[in-house]
Amino acid sequence: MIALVLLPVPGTAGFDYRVPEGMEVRPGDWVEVPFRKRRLLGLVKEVRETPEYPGTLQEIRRVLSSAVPPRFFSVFARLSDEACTSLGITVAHLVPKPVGKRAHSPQLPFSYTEPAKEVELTLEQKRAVEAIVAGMGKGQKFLLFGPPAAGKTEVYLACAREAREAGRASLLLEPEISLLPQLWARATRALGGPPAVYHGELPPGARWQVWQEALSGGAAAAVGTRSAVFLPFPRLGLLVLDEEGEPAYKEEMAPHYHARAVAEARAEAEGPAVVLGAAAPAVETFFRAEKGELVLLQLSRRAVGQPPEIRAVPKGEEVLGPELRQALTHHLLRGGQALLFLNRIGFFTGASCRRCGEVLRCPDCEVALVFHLAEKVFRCHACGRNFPDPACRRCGGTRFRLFGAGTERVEHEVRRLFPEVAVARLDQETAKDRDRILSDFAAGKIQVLVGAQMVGKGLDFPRVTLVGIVDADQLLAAPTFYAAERAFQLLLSAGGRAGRGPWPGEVLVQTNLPEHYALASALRADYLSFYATELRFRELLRYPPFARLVRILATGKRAEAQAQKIATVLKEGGLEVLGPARLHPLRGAPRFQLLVRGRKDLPITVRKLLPKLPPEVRVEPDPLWFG
DNA sequence: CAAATGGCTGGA
DNA sequence: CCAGCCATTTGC
Repeated sequence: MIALVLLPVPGTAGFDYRVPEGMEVRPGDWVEVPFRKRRLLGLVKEVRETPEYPGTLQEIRRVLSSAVPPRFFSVFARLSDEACTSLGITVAHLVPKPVGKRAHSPQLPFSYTEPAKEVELTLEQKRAVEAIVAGMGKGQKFLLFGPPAAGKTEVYLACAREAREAGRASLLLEPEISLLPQLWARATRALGGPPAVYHGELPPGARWQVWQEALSGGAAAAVGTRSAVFLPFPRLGLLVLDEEGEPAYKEEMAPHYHARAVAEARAEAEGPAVVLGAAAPAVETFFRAEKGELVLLQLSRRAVGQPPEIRAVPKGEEVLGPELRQALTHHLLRGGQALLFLNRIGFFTGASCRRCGEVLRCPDCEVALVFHLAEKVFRCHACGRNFPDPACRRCGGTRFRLFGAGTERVEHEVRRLFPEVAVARLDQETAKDRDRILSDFAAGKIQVLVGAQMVGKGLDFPRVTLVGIVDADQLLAAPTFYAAERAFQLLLSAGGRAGRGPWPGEVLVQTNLPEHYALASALRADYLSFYATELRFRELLRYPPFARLVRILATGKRAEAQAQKIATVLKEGGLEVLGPARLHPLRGAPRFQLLVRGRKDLPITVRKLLPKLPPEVRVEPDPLWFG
């Protein structure tokens, strides 16, 4: 017998190996094989009588464990095509590898608990549940569209309960790990037992164990982040993506899959109902719902609390302008808590030479250095290098005028203005203390929490009555066609953090562009008006969903020449190419990027025109960022 | 991916 | 003339 084995190697359809007499090998097994002078783990894709490879074959050394059901290969193959990544590399990244029998006690993964709140579903929620339950087993896809706090989670959980009654598993996804404890606690209560937990930061042992449990049908439900969309439940009834518009569902590294696309591929292969939930769906998703590719289920009102009052206030020179300061005073005096958002870390976000005016930049990356007060260093946010004592590269000056505000400065500013108030900051720098900071905030030990966008999602703190967006204009300046959509999403979800309890909430947005359609419709919490305008722009400019994009990034000494050559090949192949454009270098390595625009089959066309590429060229379908 | 191969440069 | 360097090819 011959086995076709997938190995983590680019540009191949797998390698043939002989199966020794008496060895049992089935598709979906991890096996150890000799490869050159090494031994590699590979995943068996097929077992057949005769080899396709004409040369002499090596033998499989041993079979480790079954890892995926054979039906998964169609999903992986589609993904590999779409992601422009070989099937072997694709499965190597997505399927966990067996690890030695490390005893991982099945301890509870989160200590988080939630007060019981028995809620009667509203009529709308009941209708949504009925529709979704009826779609289970048929691979039906739904968009559950409703404002923040409309009770979408209650719908997911009711559906998961129904799925369990029918003997089917449920998979509930959140865009970020920080949102899992809350969902896990609610699911534990709703399902009468803890669901499994799966995400990218699990240690290899735990990851393998959870995967195996799912594969063997031992677990009935799981919560997780995007990588959990692959959990191989034998009878999957429900697959939920909460906050489906969040970019965290898109994998930034190869293979560049989108959890939403994987969920839909699984719906077609295995029949679970797929529920995409959002207050601000991706424009592409809503467009597809309008076309009838998804069933639109609408929750029209907030089930908890009242919608907050949202106001635009001018953004002046001060970090916290007079309106925001006044609102902080007002809410803190009444015992409320406040969240302040700014999507930039550090203290001062720029520095220019006092003698010649030159902006201080990283010599290796050319990006402006950011001053961090706590460590008293300038830092390059592209490569992470620290500069404790920088000098101007033009005139050698060592005194700088510092400008711009990051989260650290906002925190400092709140302390200065309200010395008696407990303030904390949650951003990449303090992320290691995330659990402690959030539980202190929940317990009321912290009154003002300053955060980068990681605080903006899903979290439910009933005592938060004020949310401040420190600089909304910066969101609109992001280098992507999708800046307006992202700004709208962030403002809406930030707004959803205010007034979840019995006290009315207020949201203040510091901006000098209050009439911009993304901000104006966010101020009215009006997704449909935002969507209508945004869709017109997307059509005029031929951006998704009216076209597909592929981003090609070349790095290194030959980046420019390589990008030029690739552009020529693609143009000769009849594709529309934008660029190459020079990006700022990274750690001294030049970078050049080009964008390709085309129709639905674009990734496959690109892969055909560029069958083999060196590792210093990255191909990314459906990019969201262009920096 | 990592090792092997093949084509080219430069040296004392 | 061959070591050393690079880019390219190969593995089953």
